[in-house]
Amino acid sequence: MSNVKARLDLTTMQADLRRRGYRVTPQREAILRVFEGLPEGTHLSAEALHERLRENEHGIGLATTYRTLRLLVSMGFLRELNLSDGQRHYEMNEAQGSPHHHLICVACNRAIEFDRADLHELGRAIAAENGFALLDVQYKIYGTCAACQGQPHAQTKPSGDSI
Amino acid sequence: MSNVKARLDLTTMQADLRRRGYRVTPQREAILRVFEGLPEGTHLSAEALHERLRENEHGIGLATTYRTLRLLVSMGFLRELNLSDGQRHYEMNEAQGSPHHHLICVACNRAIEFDRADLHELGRAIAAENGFALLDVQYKIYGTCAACQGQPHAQTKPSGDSI
DNA sequence: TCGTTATTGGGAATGATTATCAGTTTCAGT
DNA sequence: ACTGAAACTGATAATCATTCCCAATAACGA
Repeated sequence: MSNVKARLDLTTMQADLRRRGYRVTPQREAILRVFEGLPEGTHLSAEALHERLRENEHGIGLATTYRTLRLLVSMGFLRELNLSDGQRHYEMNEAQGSPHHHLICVACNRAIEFDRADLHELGRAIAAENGFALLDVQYKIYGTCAACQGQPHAQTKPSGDSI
Repeated sequence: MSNVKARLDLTTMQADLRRRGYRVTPQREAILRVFEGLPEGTHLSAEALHERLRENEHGIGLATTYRTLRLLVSMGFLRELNLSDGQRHYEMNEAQGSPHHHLICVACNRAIEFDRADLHELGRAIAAENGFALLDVQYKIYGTCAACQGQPHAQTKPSGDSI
């Protein structure tokens, strides 16, 4: 319940994998290492990760890349983000802390990140109440940024007042 | 700022469309009418909507269905949900009230809905601070439900303690 | 060390969504 | 009401992310 942002380390994640009957393969390690080395707030698409793996070390198959991402998300090691461009992005899950959240412009697709520890606490509480093992909490605000509101055919606020 | 869940009515939405230079077509009206008639908490995929339109009235093209959904979301009339099955779902946006949020099991894909007006208020405030015209606020908690935690190879909590 | 069983990788397959474009319709301005 | 410019529609083709298939390989408990 500390407020520190702590990432799981590689050793812990390997142990977790084995504990659940999964195997620790060089591919899985390589992928985890890439995410460990990523600066905070950076996220990768499956394609981007695949590309990076090709450069840095072994060539890992695209199918394996997708499979592994899905596995690592289900383990709670990574979080999966849908930032309204049609592809999924992944980043380390700040398991012990509180992950950041997003304010997203639907016109230009730009995303502003912000922290709100209370949102994570709330999610933890609601998950517990419902007997869920928590994996991730995501809070997203969608709208049109100042720059995009001027465009022709751009989104401005609908006539309902208070939105 | 009332707490009432009020939907925009058809006339208002038509006026909004025209105001922004879009045209009011029978197809757009038909789609809005389908969503108006949907019970609260129900959401439709693009395919499902297309199917329903085929039955109820005119046959509307699939391309038009997709195009219109995108437009209506950008207008703030509909909200788009990604409930972690690979397709987008749509429902009326409770613009003046506070839309519901989701607790999602990543294993069985079941979603539990709940209301939290404060989450919507917070989103409104953050959007305003950043000069965004608000369209939607979504709060999602991902985890594994009680039933799915027992499965072989199922997700249990990772070794980090407090998650 | 060995055998069982999960995992990998390449390519084919899928499935949702978007692009194309000719024909049609809306609607602002007469 | 009429008309023309511009937006919209719909059928089909195309795209693109993701998953499936399956034979070959590798992890790891006994």
